[in-house]
Amino acid sequence: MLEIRHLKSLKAIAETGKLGLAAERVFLTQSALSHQIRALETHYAITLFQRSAQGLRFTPAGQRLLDLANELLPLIDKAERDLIRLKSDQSGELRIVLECHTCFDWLTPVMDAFRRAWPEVEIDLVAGFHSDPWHLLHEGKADVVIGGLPNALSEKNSSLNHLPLFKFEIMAVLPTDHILRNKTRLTAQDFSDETLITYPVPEDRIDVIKQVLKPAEIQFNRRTAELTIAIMQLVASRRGLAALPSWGIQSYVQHDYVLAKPIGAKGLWSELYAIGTNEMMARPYAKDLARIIRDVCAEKLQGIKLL
Amino acid sequence: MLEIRHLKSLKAIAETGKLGLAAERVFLTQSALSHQIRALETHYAITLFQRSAQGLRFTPAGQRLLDLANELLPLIDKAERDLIRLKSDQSGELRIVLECHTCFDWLTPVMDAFRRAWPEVEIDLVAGFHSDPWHLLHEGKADVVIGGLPNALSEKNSSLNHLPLFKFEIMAVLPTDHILRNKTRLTAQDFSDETLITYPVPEDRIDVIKQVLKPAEIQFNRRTAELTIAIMQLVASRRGLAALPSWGIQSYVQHDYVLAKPIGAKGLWSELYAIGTNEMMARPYAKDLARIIRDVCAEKLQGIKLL
DNA sequence: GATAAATTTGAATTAAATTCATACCTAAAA
DNA sequence: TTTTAGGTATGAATTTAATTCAAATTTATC
Repeated sequence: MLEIRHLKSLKAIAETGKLGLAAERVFLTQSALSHQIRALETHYAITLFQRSAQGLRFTPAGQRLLDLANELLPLIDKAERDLIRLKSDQSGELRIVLECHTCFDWLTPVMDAFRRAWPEVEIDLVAGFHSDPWHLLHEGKADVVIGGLPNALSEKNSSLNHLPLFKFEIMAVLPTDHILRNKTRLTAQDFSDETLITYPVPEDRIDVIKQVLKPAEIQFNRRTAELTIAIMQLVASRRGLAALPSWGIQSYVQHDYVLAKPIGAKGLWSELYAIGTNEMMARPYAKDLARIIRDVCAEKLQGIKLL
Repeated sequence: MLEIRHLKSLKAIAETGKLGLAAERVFLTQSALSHQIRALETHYAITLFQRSAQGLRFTPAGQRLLDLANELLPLIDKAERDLIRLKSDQSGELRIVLECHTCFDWLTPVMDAFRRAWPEVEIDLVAGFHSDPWHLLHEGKADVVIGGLPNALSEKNSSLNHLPLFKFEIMAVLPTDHILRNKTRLTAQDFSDETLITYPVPEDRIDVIKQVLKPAEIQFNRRTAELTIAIMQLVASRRGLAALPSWGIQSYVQHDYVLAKPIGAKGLWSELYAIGTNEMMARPYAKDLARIIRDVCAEKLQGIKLL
């Protein structure tokens, strides 16, 4: 009766807190998940969740099954990787380039998990800043870029392949006493004559400029800082605004150090992919890197949507 | 894709060595199991078994999934027991009487497993020999009898309930140099004027006498011994024949200490149940005792059939 | 009281697992 | 050899189970 699919659903519910979001994550409708967990509850004749308009809360029984899921699912992953390994000896190297600065936040746990899963693969970060990271793939200086899709990839002649990771919202960050502190969301105009604090990368690599400010022809100043914490300090001390991934600023917002607001009517969303040559992306361990990123980020980062 | 049901199937295949027998154990047809494992092999694109006319042999990949099964299934059992426990505090006692002498062989691991699963239940063996063990249930001196069904249980007015365990074959045991050593199977007549060596229990509790020798009105002598090893020694030194469960004598047969032959055309089969009052058998831990016996015996005893 | 954001429900649908009936394979016995 | 027994494989039909669809409900909030 209990199946692994149920355990995966439980994990997704735990990570999202909501049936609807969890359903997306396991590629089902919200209704299907509702039926699924109801069937479990009926089978064991015990309540697994407290339902409310805010989502689901695990009861002790639900928690017990969730514990089981957290115990079993990693073992299953490990076994499945071993099966791949049994098919042929898998070894190689994997040099990663990050397009986006903030991604360092979660890359460490990802690399730890990867090393555990593929001890025979040498995984490394390509150091330094690169204006065109995708180019490194063709030059043979890197194996995987983690970032958005390069324009070249849309062309058919490209020899690059990509695996979807997740999308996330880029939020405007402002000081707690900013004039606009009571607005629900910011528009392009709200940035007029403000100072935008960014990482030190070219304008065409900063989504809020490329997709919001440039199209609306907004005048603004710019100032850079290397580290997220430095950007936060500048914003908090009213030197300007920033636009950063929601998960990168979460802890600062929670402690009321700064405010975060969606940008534009639908919010500003950015997509992340693992990109590499066709040859590289066909390898099991490259596919698995994408999988590990999705898994780790789904667990650690709030508010992302898996692609 | 991989589901717990697959792991249960793998375990059954490992225990039986044959698809057909494994299928019975998981309540499927042989065809269903064949489809099931074929689907797994297709999914992982790897061979899990070497097929032959003797059954299935695990490949390294199959073995890896079997290892996973052996790792996961006990954890699942534990979680499911915890769910039962969460529904209401479960405690009590469970005094077991064995109808059959040989059952001591597997009762120790069963009781160990039970104590691990239900630490708050006091499980005990009722000592001594009892001519009518089922009577102890009504007297409140025992909670569960492990043995055959008493005649009284077929009557409707009985307040006893029973849970099926397994059936097993009772084999004739003879010295390696016995005249009949080349027969494939023994008949009632073959026991004529032989000495039958048994445990010291009444004739009507010995299946081979009750079901084979008495109906055929065979004349035979009888001699008793307390321990299986003693019976084996007597048989090996040509003092007589015995009739014992196939699993009880397996190691002696393997070492060519004695010979074992089926009795009668279809063999002599005996069924084992866990019997207790309705009230007792409704308790989760009593049901679970039956389950644990089935599990442990399915794993440890060759040639049994779960009921 | 309307609205929004959740979950639930039951019937209809779709997909998946299982069975049935038979074919196939292989080792051992006649 | 040929046959038989004991095993597995296969494909179509069937059954069962999971999933979706389209409301209905619930509950907090403005």
